[in-house]
Amino acid sequence: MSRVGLTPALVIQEAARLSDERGFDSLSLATVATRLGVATPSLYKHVDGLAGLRREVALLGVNGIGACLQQAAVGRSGPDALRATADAYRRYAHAHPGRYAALQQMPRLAGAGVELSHDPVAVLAAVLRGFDIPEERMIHAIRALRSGLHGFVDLEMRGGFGLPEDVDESYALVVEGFVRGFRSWSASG
Amino acid sequence: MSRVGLTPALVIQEAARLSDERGFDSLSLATVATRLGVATPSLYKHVDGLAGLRREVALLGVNGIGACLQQAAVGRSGPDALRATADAYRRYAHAHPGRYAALQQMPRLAGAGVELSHDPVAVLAAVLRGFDIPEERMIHAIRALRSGLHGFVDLEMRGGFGLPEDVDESYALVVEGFVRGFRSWSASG
DNA sequence: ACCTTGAAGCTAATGCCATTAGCCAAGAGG
DNA sequence: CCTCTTGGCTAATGGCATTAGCTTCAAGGT
Repeated sequence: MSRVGLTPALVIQEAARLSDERGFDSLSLATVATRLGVATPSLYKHVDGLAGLRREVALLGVNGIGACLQQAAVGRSGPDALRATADAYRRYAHAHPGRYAALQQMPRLAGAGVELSHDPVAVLAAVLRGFDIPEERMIHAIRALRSGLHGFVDLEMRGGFGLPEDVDESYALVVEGFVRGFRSWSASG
Repeated sequence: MSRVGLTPALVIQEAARLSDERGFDSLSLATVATRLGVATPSLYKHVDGLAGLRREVALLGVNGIGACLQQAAVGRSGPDALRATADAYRRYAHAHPGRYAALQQMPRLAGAGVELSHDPVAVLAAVLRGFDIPEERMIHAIRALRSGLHGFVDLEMRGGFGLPEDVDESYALVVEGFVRGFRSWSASG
C-alpha cells in the first residue's frame, strides 16, 4: 500500500480521541488501526503495543489537564484561583473523559522518569500556597483537594449521582467548602 | 468428570477473591474456572458470562461495604458516626480492593431493579441526618461526602499519593474537614 | 431395582484481539 | 539509476469469551 504517513503523534492523538468517544477501556489497537486506515500490526512501528499506547494517552491527559489548570490559575490567587482551577479541572474531565480516565493510572507507571511539561498537582500546590497554610499541613491540603475534585468528577462521570440536576451547584458547594476549610487552616486564621 | 458441585454463589465468591488479589480488571472467566478446577464454559451454567460475573461482584461489593458502614454507624451519631463510617469506608476498600473497584461501575447497570440489602449511600445519608442540615442541602452534602471519601480512597489505592507515610493523618484531616464543614451547614449553626 | 429426565460439566468450534516474524515496496540520498 | 532505510503489509500464534451440542450423573417416580 502507499505510505499513509503515520507518526507516533498521529496514532496517539487518534487513540485519545477514541478514548474520549467510547471510553478508555474500549481503546484497542484494532480500532485505532481501522480508523487510521491501516492494519493493526503497522501501529507497532510507532507505538509500543497496547500498553505503550495507553501510557501515551495517559501522558497526554496529564499534560493536557495540567495546562488547563495552569491557564485557569494564571493571574488569580487565593479563593479566586481555587475556584477557577477547580472549574477547569471538572471541565477538562468532561471534555476529555477518556484522557481523564487514562490519567488515573499514571502513578503505576511513573517510575520511568516521565517528563511532565505541565504537572497538574504542582498547579494545585501553587494555588494552595495562596492560603497561608502551615508547611506541615500542605501535603494534607493537597491530598484533600485532589481527593475532593477527583472523587466528585469520577462519581459524576460514572453516573454515580442519581439526578443530573443541581450537579453544578453541588460542585460549587464542594469548592466553597474547600475555600472555607483552607481559610480555617491558614496560620493567620 | 464427576460433579464438582458449583453454585452461582461459589463462582461469584471465587471471582471476588480473585478481583481482590489481582485487580478487578484482570478478572477473567478462564482464571476463575481454573481456580475452581473446571473448564471455562462450565461457568455459563451458573453465571451470565463475564459481564454477568462482573455485575455480581459489583453487587457483592455494594452490599458488603453497605453492611460495613451500617455496622460502623450503629449506636453513634453526629461527628462520631461520621468518623466511624468514614473509617469503615476506607477500611473496606483496603480489605477488598477488587470489590471496591467493581462497585464503581454499579450505576451503569443499576436500571435492572437490583435489590440492595445494604445501601451504602443510605447509610451516609442517615449519618448526615445527625448534622441538622437543611433539607435542600442534603443532596449536596451527600454528594460532597461521597466525593471526598471515594476520591481519597481511589487515589490512595492507585498509588496517587507519593509518600506512603502520613496517609492516615491526611484522611483524618479530610474527615475532620467534613465534620467542621457540615457543622457550619447546619440550620442552627 | 429400573427408567426417565433435567441439569452439570465436558469438548469442539468460532471469532476477536494482541503480538511476533518476516516480506515488500516507496521514497530519499548518492 | 542504484541503494538502503523504513513504513506498511500478510501470515501465524496464542489467549480469551462465547455458543453449540454431547454425555453422564443423580434424583424421583413407578
